[in-house]
Amino acid sequence: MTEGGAAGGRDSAADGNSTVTTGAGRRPLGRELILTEAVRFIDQRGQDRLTMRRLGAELSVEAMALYRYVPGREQLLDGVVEHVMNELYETTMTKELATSWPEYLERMAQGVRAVAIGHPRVFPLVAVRPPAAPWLRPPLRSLRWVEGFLEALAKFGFSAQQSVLVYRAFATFLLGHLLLETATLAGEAEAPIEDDTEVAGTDALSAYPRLTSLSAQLSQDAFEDEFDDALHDLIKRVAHFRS
Amino acid sequence: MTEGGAAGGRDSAADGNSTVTTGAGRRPLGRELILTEAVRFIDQRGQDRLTMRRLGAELSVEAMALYRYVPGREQLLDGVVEHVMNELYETTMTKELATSWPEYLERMAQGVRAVAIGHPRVFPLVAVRPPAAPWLRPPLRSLRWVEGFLEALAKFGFSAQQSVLVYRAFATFLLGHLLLETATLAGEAEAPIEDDTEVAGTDALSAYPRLTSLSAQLSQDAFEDEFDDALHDLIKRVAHFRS
DNA sequence: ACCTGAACACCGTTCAAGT
DNA sequence: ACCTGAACACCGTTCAAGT
Repeated sequence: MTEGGAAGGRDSAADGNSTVTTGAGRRPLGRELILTEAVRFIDQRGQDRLTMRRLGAELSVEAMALYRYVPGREQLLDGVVEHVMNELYETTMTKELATSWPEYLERMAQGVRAVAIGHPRVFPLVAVRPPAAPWLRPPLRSLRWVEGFLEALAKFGFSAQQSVLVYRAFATFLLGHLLLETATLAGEAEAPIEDDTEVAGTDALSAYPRLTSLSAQLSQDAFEDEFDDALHDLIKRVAHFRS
Repeated sequence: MTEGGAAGGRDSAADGNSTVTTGAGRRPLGRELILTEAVRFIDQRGQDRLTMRRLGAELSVEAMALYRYVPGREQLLDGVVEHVMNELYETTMTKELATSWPEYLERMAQGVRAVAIGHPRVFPLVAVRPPAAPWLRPPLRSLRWVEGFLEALAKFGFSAQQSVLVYRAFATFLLGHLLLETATLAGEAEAPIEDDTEVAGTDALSAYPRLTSLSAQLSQDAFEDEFDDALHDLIKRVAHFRS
């Protein structure tokens, strides 16, 4: 239960949420602070351990205090998703503009991947929480972001229909690749391998000769290469859409 | 709280766990029965509403009775995943054998899709629960099944390395497509649209002109066509692996 | 052998009350 | 204005006790 210790940190009050520590070592509560802490909590300990009571404790506050800023646990999780995906908006969209659509698509795909890898235990939430509208496709689930995406494609000469196809294809692509990659990353974080659970080490595989002989190749991950290869194939497919 | 009513069912006492219905109209508890009921429960009411106590009630038993057959809630959910994916094994693998690898891959992909669509609210569990081994990739997460998959590909002349690539590419493909499709299906099941939640109807879109003008095309789903198209492209890509 | 009652430690959430 | 205490209805899980 270590807390902060000597506070006294001095941060430039440039943007909104930089409201220095109070004397008691507790920053002024607020939606932003709560979401930031929730993301950190999930990054470290996983979603299922995130509890209103524990999150409150992390902020030196009773759980009930959180309800002034967040309607409930479900909306908290939605907020976490939104909060994390905002990194993408700041990163990808703020940079200097891409000069071709393949470059644009490449960059945004890599941007989403960077966010996912940065928060492997949050990404399943991004993937699985019901989006604000039924036609939004995780992980590309922010209205603002999708609007920007369609705008960019239009600028590069895509028709409306084509843009929708590209949006869908990219969402599907990113979801599949990144959910698998982040699952592996999140798994590595713990796995202090237990005893009688079915961990399926090389021992339990005896009944499956091919798995046994391939376990080496199956184990070595190549997510980055797979992602890059599949991404380039997808971009080729998109080029095909345009004809 | 309706129960069974007049029981009197007569079942052949062929295998081990068939200890005939008690007079009270309650089938003999057991892992199989519990899992079947759990799947049905999730299909109807969703995973978050599944509770040991409620599942017990559904089986006319106190929650504690379940612990004799299932170690706990987590393992129950793993059991549900396994149980559902077994449908695939029975369906796809039991049929007459495919005569070419493209046919085989096509069939198995369609088989997985059929299972996913049959249990849209279970599929997220299939996608997201940590698999038995870290190199298993949901939704293709059964050791037995993957062994069969590799065996089939070997039969069609794929090398070990190639087979691993195909396994990974298919898992990624299926995960992305089917998670998005089942999310939509599961969403349709409820959505008795609420009032002040962010449902993002055509109204809330006013700030996003492109989304507004495309809402029609975005809303009409084309999951089947997308799936089939992408599947065939994937099969082409696989053909490329073989060179 | 199989199920239940009672109990424990924990949840999310509400609301009157404190400061 | 902002937080807390106490309370409510619910969890998962354990274990001694019933039949």
